[in-house]
Amino acid sequence: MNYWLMKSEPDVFSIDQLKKDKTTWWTGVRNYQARNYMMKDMKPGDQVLFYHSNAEPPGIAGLAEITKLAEADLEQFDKKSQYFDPKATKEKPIWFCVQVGFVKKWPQMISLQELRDDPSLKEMLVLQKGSRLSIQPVEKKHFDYLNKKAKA
DNA sequence: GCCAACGTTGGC
DNA sequence: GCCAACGTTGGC
Repeated sequence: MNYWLMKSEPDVFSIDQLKKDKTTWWTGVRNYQARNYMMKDMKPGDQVLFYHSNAEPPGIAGLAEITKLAEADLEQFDKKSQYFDPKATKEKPIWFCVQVGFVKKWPQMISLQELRDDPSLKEMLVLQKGSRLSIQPVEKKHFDYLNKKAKA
């Protein structure tokens, strides 16, 4: 099983929305590295830290999990979508997305500042300078540690 | 709103 | 294949 961090702007799609919807297709990723993680590495059952970016404050809001393997992101075919890609065809889709399911919202989010202040998390990718990738692998030890920290 | 960091595009 | 110009991300 693998562990991930997935960023979402709460104004666009928050953990509360995921709780309401139960599952969502993670559409709109238009970065090859993030796409490749979804296509090649994410498997149902993988655990996800749900990160609120561009938020006040930014931080990890709770847990989600992968519920379905990647499929073509339908928005790439939709001329009206901001994620439309004229180079994509149904025969040869370019962009893929996994389905993500709600697991739990933490009683209190762990803010970016708290992550930075914790020496045992300093290797996490999300804390590295200039780390903009919206989907990142997370080490099990960091995932487990954060889970414990969230309940403390 | 600013801007550093990074990714993508396109001319050559 | 290089790299300048441009666009985006996301914290502050």
